[in-house]
Amino acid sequence: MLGPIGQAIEELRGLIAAALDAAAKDGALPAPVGELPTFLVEIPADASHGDFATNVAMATAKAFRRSPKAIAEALIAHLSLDGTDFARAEIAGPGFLNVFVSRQWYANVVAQVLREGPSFGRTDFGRGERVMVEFVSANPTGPMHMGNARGGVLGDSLAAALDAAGYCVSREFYINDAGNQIEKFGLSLEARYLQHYEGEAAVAFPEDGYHGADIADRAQEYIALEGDRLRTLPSAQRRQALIDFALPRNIEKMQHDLQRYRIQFDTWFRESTLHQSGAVTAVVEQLSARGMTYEKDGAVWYRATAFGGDKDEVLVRANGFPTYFAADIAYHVNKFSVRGFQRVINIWGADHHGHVARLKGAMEAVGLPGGKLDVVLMQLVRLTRGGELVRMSKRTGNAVTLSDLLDEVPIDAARFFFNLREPGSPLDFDLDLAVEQSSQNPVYYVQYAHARICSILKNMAAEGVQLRAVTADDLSTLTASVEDALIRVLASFPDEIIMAAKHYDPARLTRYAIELATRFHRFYTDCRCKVEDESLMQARLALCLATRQVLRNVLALLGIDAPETM
RNA sequence: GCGCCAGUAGCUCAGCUGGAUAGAGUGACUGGCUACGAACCAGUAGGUCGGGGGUUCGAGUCCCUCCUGGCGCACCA
Repeated sequence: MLGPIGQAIEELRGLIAAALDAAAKDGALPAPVGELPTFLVEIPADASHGDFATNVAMATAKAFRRSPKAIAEALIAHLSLDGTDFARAEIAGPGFLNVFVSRQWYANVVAQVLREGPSFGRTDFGRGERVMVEFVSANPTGPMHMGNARGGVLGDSLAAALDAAGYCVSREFYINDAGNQIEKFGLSLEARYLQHYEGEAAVAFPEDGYHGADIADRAQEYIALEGDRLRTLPSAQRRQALIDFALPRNIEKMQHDLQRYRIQFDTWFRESTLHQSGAVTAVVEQLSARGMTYEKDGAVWYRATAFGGDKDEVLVRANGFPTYFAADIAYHVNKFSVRGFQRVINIWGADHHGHVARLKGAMEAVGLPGGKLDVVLMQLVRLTRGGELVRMSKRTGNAVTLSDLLDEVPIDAARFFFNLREPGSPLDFDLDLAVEQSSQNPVYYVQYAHARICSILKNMAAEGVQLRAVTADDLSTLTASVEDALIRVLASFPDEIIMAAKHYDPARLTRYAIELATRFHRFYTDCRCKVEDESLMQARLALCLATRQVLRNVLALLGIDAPETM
């Protein structure tokens, strides 16, 4: 099951293949030299070039040893469009075959949208394949930053697109609650705690510790509740007590902020469980058993170079503690083998790209399909205000947090802006524009289209116009070019979702929403709904309803509101 | 040095497995409300697609090379 566009393309491919056979049978085309090359059916940029176009004549010119034009003529003579929604075909340009759909096709699209409602756009493209999208996975030692904000929307919208495209999707947050950074977290908390009692000068702050104000805040919270009872304890116990206090609060804060950001994870997976269950040790042993490791300088090394890496990697340090990499292998083994995901998608910052090949290679090394692990690398975010780069929050003097951002910018705008660019492009986030409630702001442009439709329908109802079920005859009165253009955009929604899922690029859906709004605004300008012709009026109201439905569907995928009034 | 990503209009970016005259938004200029919401629409202007080779009916798209920018090459995560 594909969308109307995808279906039409498939059908047309079949019709053209049949025409090739028919032309070959009666000798209109010679036997091809060698295998016949594949051809494309696509949507021309220019609507005057038809609704669909194919390069079949050009692609096969060499094999048939005929001119593209001669081949196109032979094909058009053998192309049977009877009983289809295609009206006619013509030859154009260097040998393109341009195909035009019938009025019926356009009417069918509107009817299909109204019939399917909220589920219009959903397909079974993914065939229920179980996919995990792991994203955000922010370090729990501190607040989330702009990279997490972008990754959050990216992952959430990608997961939504995959779900709509027929995958069985699970959203996951990986909590790095083990290892070195937690050690540093403890040392930093401890320093702030002791500094409170002994003065900043008396207690050295660890050089590579976390300098953020949030660490001092947590220490103060602890002091307010529990006082100085940790002062006399051994350092290790003191650090553990502070970690046990602060970590859950940090995680809770992240969950709260993400919920506010309209992101709901199915699973919050703790790294520490992999260490406690022995899964990390087990995966190192498994690699060793396969001869993929060796010992050097007291550490256990993995032969990454045997799997495409440029150097070998340490799995277990000389001090006996496993590395992050070892835990990550165990984590991904868990995703595939323990929980049975058929495909795993990770959203990472581009600065982690060096880790991608290593991890894929490691999957192969343990006998899992590295090709089923996909990493979407996301470029960084630059905040600007008044044309100037914003590096630090004025309030805290630290990097701007997600929480700060959501205090300042509407959620709709934040989600829209962070999902406007494909992951691989750096993203400039203009704080002024995001806050601005004006025509400059594209999120309002889209929402305005929705509110406008609601307003039209309300006015018509107030004037006593009864919406009735439209017939194919009613819908065939929609003949204006702006109406056709709008319907074509409606029709492409399911295929747009598939593309977003296939290319891991949900920003396509944001741009789709803008395109749909544009087509609607043009339709609105050129075509009035309130007209004498009752059939035309009903058809245009049906088109409004269909547009509103698709706006709602796409905004729902993006996690953005569709307001009735603004 | 090696590797990954990027370079398209003044600015921010699209351009699907190579397709027809390279598109939007924004900024600039001009026009459109006694008509369902002007948070809208229409028009004008703006380009050596980083440079140079190559592949072919056809290259922004593929290959080679050079230039520029970002990032990575820890017993950190």
